[in-house]
Amino acid sequence: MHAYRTHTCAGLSKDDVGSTVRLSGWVHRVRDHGGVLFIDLRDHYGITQVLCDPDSPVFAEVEKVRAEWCIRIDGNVKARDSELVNPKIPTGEIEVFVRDMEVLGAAEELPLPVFGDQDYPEETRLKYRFLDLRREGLHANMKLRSDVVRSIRQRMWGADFTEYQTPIITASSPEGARDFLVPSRLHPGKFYALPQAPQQFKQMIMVAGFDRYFQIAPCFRDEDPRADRSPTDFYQLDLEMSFVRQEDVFAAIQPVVQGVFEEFGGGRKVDADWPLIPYREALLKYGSDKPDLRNPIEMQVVSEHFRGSGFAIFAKLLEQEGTEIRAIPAPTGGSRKFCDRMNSYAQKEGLPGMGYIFWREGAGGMEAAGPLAKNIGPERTEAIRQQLGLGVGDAAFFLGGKPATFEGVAGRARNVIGEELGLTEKDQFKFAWIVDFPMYERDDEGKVDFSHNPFSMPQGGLEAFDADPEDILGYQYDLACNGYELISGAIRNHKPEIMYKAFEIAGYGPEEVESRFGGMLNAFKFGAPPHGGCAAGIDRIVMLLADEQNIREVIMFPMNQRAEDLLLNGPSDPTNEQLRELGLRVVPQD
RNA sequence: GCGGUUGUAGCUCAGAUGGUUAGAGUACCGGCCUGUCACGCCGGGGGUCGCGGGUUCGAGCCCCGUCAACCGCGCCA
Repeated sequence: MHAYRTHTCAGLSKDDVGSTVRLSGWVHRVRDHGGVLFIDLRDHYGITQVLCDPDSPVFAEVEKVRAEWCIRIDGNVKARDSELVNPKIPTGEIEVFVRDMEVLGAAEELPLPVFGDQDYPEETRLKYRFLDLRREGLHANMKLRSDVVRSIRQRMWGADFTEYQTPIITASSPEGARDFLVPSRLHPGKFYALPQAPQQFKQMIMVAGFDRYFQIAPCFRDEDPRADRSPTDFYQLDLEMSFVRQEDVFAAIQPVVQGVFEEFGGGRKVDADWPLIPYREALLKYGSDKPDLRNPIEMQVVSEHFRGSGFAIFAKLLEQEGTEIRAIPAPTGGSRKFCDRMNSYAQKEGLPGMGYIFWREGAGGMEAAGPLAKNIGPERTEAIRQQLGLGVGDAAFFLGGKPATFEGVAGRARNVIGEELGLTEKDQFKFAWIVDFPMYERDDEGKVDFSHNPFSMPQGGLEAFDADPEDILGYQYDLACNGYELISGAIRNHKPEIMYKAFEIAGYGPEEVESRFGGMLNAFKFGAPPHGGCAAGIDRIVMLLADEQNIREVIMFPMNQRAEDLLLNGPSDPTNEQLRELGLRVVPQD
């Protein structure tokens, strides 16, 4: 007989009744009735009820086991009487009478119960991740993740992509985020970097003639985390294709992503229509470049209704250059209570407030309420109502100023409004390609810099650079799904002369371009093919499929909010010996 | 770096307006129980109320500071 098991804890059925079996697993739950004692024995595959009474030679030992002990039992498979069948578990028709038991690993009092589905603090969960991972939800998420990755690989192979590995210890490739640096022992004072993405390597793979590359690649970025953003590292489905235009990349990746969502979406609707939305339109209508399209609300510009109106705040604002007033329509949101709540939401988010109008049934028919309506008068109010297509019981919120100052809050308010009013549809995935990203943006001092990574091909080729930098668009695109950015990609700039020009506009001279991107630039001088691709966030895909709000729920061993590994205690102090070898000295912080 | 929320038993939480010895569930320990599947019943141990200072006759509760965790902003595909 095998040392540990003849079956898994999901492996026994009525067909096995009468046989002698061996099971190993964890004590999920003990029910001790004195004369008879039940244990739910759990392993990766399932749960089997085993039982013991004084007829068993090991009854006294079995009475001592506690939750989460790891044990091995030998016993006889018995059928349960019909009234004792447990329909909640697949093995509920049988049970195993214990004849022998071995404690493989006892457990101390648990800092984190495995049984049950109660929530526990992150800190405890991360410190005892191995226990948390035994729990049903996390355990299932990890299995889902593995299945998703396998499915992605199969779909990519099926589409004639081939997987290649690229280096992890490599050179710094400034793409916007902060690098993780790795000191070099052989070159004291110099540093490697962990790749923020395999960006330059995959472009070289195209120059090398491999045509359709992909990789499930770890990416490293030293930036602060968010609920949907892991600090330190995360995984991407990275892909690149030669001789393609934007639509070819879309056509290649859509079946993969859509297929994965259909396969693992658990019956939730997966939208097959992926519209293309220009970046500026997305910001205008949704206040975000990763809009949640399950939410039907679309914002509109309503500046004209406020120009010269009795609402002095907006009327004055509009006299300044580059300002406008935008409305967030809120169908069914027409109550003072709701409007006030949203107004204080905007204040909490750092805006002076959010004006509103709502329409209700009055004595003489429909009437508009709210301070704004009074200030601008009935005609303008009615014109706004008609433009927004609203009626009795509806509301609209108004934000003004330079769009950049309120767009983000407007977008978040749109989310909250859609959620609170129940307008955002559940149980479905809605996708959209956000296209035509600007190549450059100006900071507060007016300095021009790349708004995304600098590898995208500007639309219009060299002539495009005659325009104002902020008006130059790139063949750069994102896939938004339910308010998350799932994919980011571009048609790359493979022409050295355009690269020099593109960098020049952002203030980088030829020497700097050559020193920072010399490797790739050099490759482009030897017959570079036009190419493009994208990268899909594996963690976020799994997060959406698992219906989780936090990315840590789909990562086996995540860091905490401060990028600390509570399980193995990273980061840690180096030894003096290590520092000496590397030629480093640590400068104490304050 | 900034803002919000939270911090009480191993774990999850309750502790109006400041008032005697800080409670419950669960876990743990002991006892009872032969059909449970969140088994049940009886008993027990377990607390620097995050930490420091202050106000007060008296602080888990009020004030100041500080630390930590999470969420968001900045940052970041």
